[in-house]
Amino acid sequence: MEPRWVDAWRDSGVTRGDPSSPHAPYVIAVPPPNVTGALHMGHALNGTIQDVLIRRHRMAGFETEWICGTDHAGIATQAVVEKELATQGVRRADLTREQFLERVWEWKSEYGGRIIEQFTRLGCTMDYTRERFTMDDGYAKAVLRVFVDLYEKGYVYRDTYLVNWDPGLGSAISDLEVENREVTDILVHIAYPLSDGSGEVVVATVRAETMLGDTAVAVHPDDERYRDMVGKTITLPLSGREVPIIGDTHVDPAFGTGALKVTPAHDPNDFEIMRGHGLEAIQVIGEDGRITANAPEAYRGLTVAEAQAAVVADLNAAGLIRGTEEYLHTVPFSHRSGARVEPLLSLQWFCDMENLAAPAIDAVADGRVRFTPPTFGRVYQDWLAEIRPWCLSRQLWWGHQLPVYYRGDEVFVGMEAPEGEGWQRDPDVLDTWFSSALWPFATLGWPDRTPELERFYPTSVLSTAREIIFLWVARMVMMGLEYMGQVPFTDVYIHSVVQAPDGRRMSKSLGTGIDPLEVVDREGADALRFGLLMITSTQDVRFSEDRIKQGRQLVTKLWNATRLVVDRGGRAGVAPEPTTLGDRWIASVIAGAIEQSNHLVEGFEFSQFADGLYHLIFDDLCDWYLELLKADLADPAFAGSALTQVLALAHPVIPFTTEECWSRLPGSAGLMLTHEPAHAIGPRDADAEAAISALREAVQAMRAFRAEHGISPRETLTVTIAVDGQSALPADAFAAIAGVEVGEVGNDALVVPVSFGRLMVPAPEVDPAVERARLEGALAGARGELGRAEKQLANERFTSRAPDHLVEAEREKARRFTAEVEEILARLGALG
RNA sequence: GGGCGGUUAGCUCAGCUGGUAGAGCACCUGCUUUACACGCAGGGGGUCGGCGGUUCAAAUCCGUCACCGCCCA
Repeated sequence: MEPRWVDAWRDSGVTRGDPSSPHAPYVIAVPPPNVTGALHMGHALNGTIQDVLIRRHRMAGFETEWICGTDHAGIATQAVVEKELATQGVRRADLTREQFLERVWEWKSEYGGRIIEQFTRLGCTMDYTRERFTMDDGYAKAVLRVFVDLYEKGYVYRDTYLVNWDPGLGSAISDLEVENREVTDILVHIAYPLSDGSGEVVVATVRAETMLGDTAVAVHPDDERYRDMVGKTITLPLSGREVPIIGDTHVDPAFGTGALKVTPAHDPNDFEIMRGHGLEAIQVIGEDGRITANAPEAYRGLTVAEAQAAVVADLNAAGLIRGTEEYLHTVPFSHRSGARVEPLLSLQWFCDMENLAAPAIDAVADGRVRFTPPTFGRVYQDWLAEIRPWCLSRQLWWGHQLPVYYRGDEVFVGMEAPEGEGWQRDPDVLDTWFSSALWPFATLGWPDRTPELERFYPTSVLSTAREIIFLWVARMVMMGLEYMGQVPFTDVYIHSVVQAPDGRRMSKSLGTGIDPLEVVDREGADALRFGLLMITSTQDVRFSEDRIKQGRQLVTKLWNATRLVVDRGGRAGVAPEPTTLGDRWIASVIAGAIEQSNHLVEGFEFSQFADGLYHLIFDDLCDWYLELLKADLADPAFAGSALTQVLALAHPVIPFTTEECWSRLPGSAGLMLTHEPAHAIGPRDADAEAAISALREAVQAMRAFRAEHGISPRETLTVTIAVDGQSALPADAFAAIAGVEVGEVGNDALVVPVSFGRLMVPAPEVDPAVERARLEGALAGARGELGRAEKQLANERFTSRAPDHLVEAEREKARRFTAEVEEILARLGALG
């Protein structure tokens, strides 16, 4: 049944937002999934959340637009295509760039629509007619234009700087693509002889081979051991260069020997020291991961590992190794290739972020962008406050090639190639995140002032995962402010990370992943959607098959409820006034549920919203209202109307089921999707709620009584109702649902206490011993309650300081349990 | 090292501005009640991580300790 509704929704046309609509817009730009990706549980949760928001707003009359599409994912896509080529025995290097890109586009046209297609199976009503891809012509133009503009503003520049070089990939990567992991290495202590022959300085390092590029030795200026050496030089073993000993307060005297070898070209800290002291940097490791010509001839061309072994061996032979020890420290690894990152001095394009970051920090500080949960706003601000220049260039073929041209020493940056002969375009491409930063407006046609852009920017909500705050959220805000002058979205909702049931990360490599589409096949999309919403929280959550099962049961229950209402003659499209008690009550409950839902969804409290629907359907609608209907105590026409509202309220969460139920209700017209939102079909009614509450209590008390005495539910009992004051208990409903006759019973009747009085039931044949035990249990309970109430009331500070209504409630309770204790004592006395 | 979050029933988790603890699953008992056994009804089960403090009253606020996560360096 699901594909049928997917088609019906798409064909309805309402998933395409109309920029000329007079209605207020409500817009979500999906965080663009990686084009090589497959739908995982995080996507499924996020898709559900966004669809709930979109459907609710669409029903409420907003002009909704859910922008969808994919990200070209430079590194991942290039890797996928290279892997595919490898199976045909082709390497990328065998092809020209143009040939390779052709293959990538072929791949994209075949597989690139997969993940968006998968979202449809979840029921997501994205605007598939406006699907965008970050490499589309129009989008690419926007990307290059921003690059050129930032260059002209002086933010983008080319510089030789220490970057995170990924040797596995052969490209620079950004700080955010680096993962620091703990590794045990061997710390080698090396003696550097002073040039004047007056002694030696011992340095400790795990990267002995980098000593070939040392340009200083640094010590703490206050370190007694080395104070006299500052200003002297040492003669670097193996290469024979003379390098200075400098004092720098960044050196930790307690670490190692307290003397630090400085290799600015291959270590971030050393690079900073270089800038502070005007040292030079000597690059001894190249982009190919081999020792460069700047090193002594013996080592040139060796890999890093080979060079390390050779250097240690040679130092050892020279008697300069002073010791080794194991050393646990954190080391950068590439998130992309898994390779150990090589900090490398490299000529790259950078973007200075400070001027872009400041307004983005303000936007959150002054509330133009609101994070939910709010704690992530601080995470965002802290990161932006310490932002560093962004390395934009990547040494890849797939991506937005830099609009930069060189001729000798000349550099030209522009949308079009420069006039004249001999210009060479920079082969590098832009970091993929550079293009996704423009997503909220480049998808709408920017830089053209399209009607879509005018109408749908800024978007309303960005719903995404925590790990995306830096990658997307912050950059989208910066770019949105810079190019649109307005924040790209007013709300950022950070959803839970869905972990495996055992609390580990869901990951393919660990074998802990659960495929959402497999769950859809097995349990249905609605069950998955409901289950995911139920587990959602402000914390990370564990995937739970039980919650999915709960969703499936909800769906089945609603389906059966619909059958009952139809059988009883319920119809859609009629909305009578509620006249019976049951109708007045369910109308009141629905009105309350709608109010509550609005409040919860506005606060992004999805699990409570789902939980409320579950209880509305199971407890209120099915357990009580439909039972009243079956007992002819509610109006079937009204039941149709009530069911319609429940379907409308639940539709955003379980769209397939609600469409199906709605379509089976006689008199229904159109799709639930295009339905008006759930609305009250009667007023809040305190009297009706009190009456049904009394009914529930009395019925439950009688059921418990039957269970206790082993009396079958089919055996009709005669019950006398004795109430305090005026009773809210509807006797007819009580009789029908509890299976009793209301009448007079004899003096030896048993008493079933309820909060508003007593129910008296003829004593069944009982074993006196069993009855005594039962009564003693009840007595202990009642005395316990009474004791607690009396203790509270005896506390003068409580009676004088607590709010009056609480004190009064306590008095009422004391009265009630006093009476109950007396009843039970009398009963025990009668038992003898 | 800095920051954030968690510790509540056997399990997974809710409990917003303080007023005698809830859900789902699991468990026990009874039901082929003509919408539903993917169901109905009844029931057992927690001194809310430890210690201190504020308050008439603390799972809830404050402090502190322990353990477990995550992020940043």
